[in-house]
Amino acid sequence: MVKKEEETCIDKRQRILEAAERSFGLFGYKATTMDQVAKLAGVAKGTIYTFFKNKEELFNEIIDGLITSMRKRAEMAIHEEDSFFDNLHRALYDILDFRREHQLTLKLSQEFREIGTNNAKAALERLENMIVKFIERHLQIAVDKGEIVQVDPHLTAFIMLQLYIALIYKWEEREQPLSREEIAQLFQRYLVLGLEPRAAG
Amino acid sequence: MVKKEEETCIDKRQRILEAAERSFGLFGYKATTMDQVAKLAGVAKGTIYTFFKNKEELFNEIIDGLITSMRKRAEMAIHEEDSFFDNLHRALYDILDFRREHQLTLKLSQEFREIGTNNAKAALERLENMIVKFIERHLQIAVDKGEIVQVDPHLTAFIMLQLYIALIYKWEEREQPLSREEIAQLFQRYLVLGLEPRAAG
DNA sequence: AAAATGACTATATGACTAATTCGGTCATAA
DNA sequence: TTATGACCGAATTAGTCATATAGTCATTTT
Repeated sequence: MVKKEEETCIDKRQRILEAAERSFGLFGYKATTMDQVAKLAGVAKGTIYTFFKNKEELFNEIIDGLITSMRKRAEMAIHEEDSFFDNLHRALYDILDFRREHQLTLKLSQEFREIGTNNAKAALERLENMIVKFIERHLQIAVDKGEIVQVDPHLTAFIMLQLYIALIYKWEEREQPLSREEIAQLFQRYLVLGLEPRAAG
Repeated sequence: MVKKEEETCIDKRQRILEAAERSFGLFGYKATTMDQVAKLAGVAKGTIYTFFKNKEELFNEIIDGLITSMRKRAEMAIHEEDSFFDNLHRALYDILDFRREHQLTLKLSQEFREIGTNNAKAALERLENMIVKFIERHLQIAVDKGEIVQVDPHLTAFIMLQLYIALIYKWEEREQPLSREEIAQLFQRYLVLGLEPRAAG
């Protein structure tokens, strides 16, 4: 009996989260109403407030989940036996490509661009921070292993993310999109080998 | 007599351009009124329309001038005797640093960010295009000379500009700004030498 | 008794309208 | 011939007010 009630309770919380995620993804942060979420989740509005302090915390919990799942996704792209650069390319491309088609993330980008919603901005920044931290961690490992030269991990991670964002998102605003392989080659060309000719061999 | 009239005429045109540039710089494109420009230039509003077809063309001519002067500025940073990378760093840093403190450019960035004015966006894009073209030209020369490896000049120019924008503008949104020398070293480290260790010597 | 509900409230939003401002014109003045 | 500024329709803004929204809480349901 107690168990059944708990399950119902957790299930309800989950249904609210799912309804909210769908609604935030469809309409953005601002245009999502608590009435809407309640209706979608099949609960009364007041019920939402027994699980979440307010709209903002409901939203933040959804972003927490998104960040966690994206980090997992990125970590899964790391294969012990591969080189740092192969791993990093796979992880970065995966995560950014996923992001490109992820409804909630897309909607939040649009919302921030068009009406500057602060909560949307903050969520996107948290996502970016997670990615930078992720790169940073793996950079540090690679530096320690001597796979790459000594660099500031934080700054370098920031640069790498900017480079990927430029190659994946910015470039295709005006030109033909680059394929996964092309981006890997460019990453290799620019950041790994450098533009100055190397001695042969 | 004829000469005097011509001079007055050219001077008037110039005064209008200067007044407009000041006003666009102070208030942005949208908030600048033709009445305001006329008053600042000390002419009647109708007079502006004897020199410029409309507000948009007046604005575009100012941007033409800005682009030309920035290109000149960049070209002046190129010294025949220096290496490609020294030259490019000097030119890019100069032009972006100038841009950072240039009232009109700043105002247009702000205006586009805050209210999305299309003319402001277009002007900033023209500026960016000029910079990419500039880098592209000098990249091609460096490739021909064998100073750097064979790369697609357009894509590489785009990447270089993005890298500089990230290092100069984006980085300092959240961290301590980087000095001119630091940026030169980073440019060298990331793009010139690459992160993969090179054989000593 | 505990959990869920939805009517309720204070505030925020945005639709609507009136008034103003603006870009551009043109008859008139210099 | 060139310059002017009053003028015009279109666009923008300010002000108002009805509606919608986030969050609460007395009541109902389980």
